[in-house]
Amino acid sequence: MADKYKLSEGALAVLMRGDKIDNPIMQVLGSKKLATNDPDKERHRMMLSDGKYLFSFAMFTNQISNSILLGGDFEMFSIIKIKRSVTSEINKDKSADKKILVIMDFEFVAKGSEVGYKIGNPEQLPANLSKESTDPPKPMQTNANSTARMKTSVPSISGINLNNTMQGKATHSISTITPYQNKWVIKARVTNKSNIRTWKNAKGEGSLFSFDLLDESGEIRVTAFKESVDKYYDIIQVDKVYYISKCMTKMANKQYSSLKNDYELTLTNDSVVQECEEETDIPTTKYDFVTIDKLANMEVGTIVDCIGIVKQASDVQTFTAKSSGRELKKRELIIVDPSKASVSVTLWGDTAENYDYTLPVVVIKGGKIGEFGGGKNLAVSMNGFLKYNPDIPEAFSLRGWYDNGGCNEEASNISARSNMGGFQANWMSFREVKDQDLGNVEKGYYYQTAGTVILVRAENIFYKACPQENCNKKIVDLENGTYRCEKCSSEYPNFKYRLLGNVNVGDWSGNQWVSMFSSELEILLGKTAQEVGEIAETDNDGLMQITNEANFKQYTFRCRAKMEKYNDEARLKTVAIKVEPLNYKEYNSHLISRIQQLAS
DNA sequence: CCCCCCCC
Repeated sequence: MADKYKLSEGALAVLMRGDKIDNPIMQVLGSKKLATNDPDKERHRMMLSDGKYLFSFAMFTNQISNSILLGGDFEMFSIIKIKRSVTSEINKDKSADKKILVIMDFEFVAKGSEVGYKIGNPEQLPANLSKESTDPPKPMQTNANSTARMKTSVPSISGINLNNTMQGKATHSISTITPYQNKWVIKARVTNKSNIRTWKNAKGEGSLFSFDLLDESGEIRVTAFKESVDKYYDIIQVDKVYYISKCMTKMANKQYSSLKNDYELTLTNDSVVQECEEETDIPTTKYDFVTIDKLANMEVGTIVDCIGIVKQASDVQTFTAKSSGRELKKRELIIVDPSKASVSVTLWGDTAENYDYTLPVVVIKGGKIGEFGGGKNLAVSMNGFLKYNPDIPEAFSLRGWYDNGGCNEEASNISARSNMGGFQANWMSFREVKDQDLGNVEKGYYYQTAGTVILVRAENIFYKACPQENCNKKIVDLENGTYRCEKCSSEYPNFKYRLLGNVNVGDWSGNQWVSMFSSELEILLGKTAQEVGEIAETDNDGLMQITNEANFKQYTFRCRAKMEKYNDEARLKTVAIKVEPLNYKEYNSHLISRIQQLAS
């Protein structure tokens, strides 16, 4: 019975010395709720046992505390496997060298009620954590990866003179940075650097810039405010590697950053930044390139990396955004790649202004897929960046392809506006098309809307048409058993029924009379034109029944709207060129992006 | 402590 649960004897000593140990197993021997006024910040201090030692200052991070409280799982004698933890010094009172253990990730090995007793006879963990006095009798497994390098650096960090001896020193991985432990030095490459921005709001004003750091373990954003901007803006350069320490750590707002890290750093007066001038193994930006042809079938809003040759570049255009009144600057590139597809890339702001024509290979990191008029495009926005002729194999091979004939290959432009029938068109509403006078263009305006059939006008819903397959001209009944088609200049013994009618369709914005032909009315009525025609000729009640049954069903209506003159009066004529079942997934993603636009 | 990420 006593052997059923095996604790990692001596592991507490290893952890509290600042060293790493893989997934130690501990028993919880007590907990105490910490005083707080804020129920959201409720935390518990716990006593842990590794079977050999006891330690009374262990805590869970807020998120874990909350989930335990909500789940009601937490019990005395529980056995847990600690998957991720850090030690932290409580420095408020400099004389008290008190350390706590913050548990960031764990899993239950056994619940307290199943265990029901204290395992072993653990003693208080001694204050002196020298290796000899505390090491477990059996060798403990340590991490073999980069975190193992932290072993020597943790206890010695405070003694390092960052100004001249950082070279070659062991450093921490970005992935180990948390708000609970501030004594780290990271060595990381700058992959992206913003311009200096200024702000002014109710709380004050100031300037800031930010940059992104990368090492083999992960990435993190660093922001500098005000004085730090002057101090660091010129020092920080993209692609260079720096030793950085003593920053403030805070939660990252995922809304504004796509970096894979829960935290962000802020440079303070105490921060130390030193360029690493030696050769390093710190990785350079990783790209996950998507070929241009693939972009055509990817969802709007997806963030991708792309590499291509610039075939065309527009001048910078300046205009005022209708929605915000903000002055915007943009430039459009068209890039191609060996997938024989080209895409329009929109550069905004400074990226647009600073674009360099002379360099043909561009890499887009973190481009956002957009859509216009049925074609896809890429936008390089705040979180992404553009790079010219980067020193990566993909760039050389692309250049090779282009110079060896690729420049002459025809590429299909996935940004081409294709909002004709059968292709994806812009989502619009009847009301917006009217209010924005979108039909006032020569070719008509193509759009789609999710609509509900309100009324199918039954009068004159059919006509007798030329029986020729590709001729739908109304025939003239010669009343002698033959029918004449003026268009074909022929007479036939037969005819075919065709449908042509007006349907009142409602969408969220209002309703609209929409003209439809056979192919669309057949879908709405669930009958062929021939069936409808035959019923309509003999059985008016039957026709009414068919048209009534079409009501209140929902479809995607692809429409063409065009202003036309009727007796000197301008009227918006709307024709449905395609009716199909509403694709809820696609429509929802449109609605979500629309809500996001409204919310921002 | 910012947080605009857009246009036809």
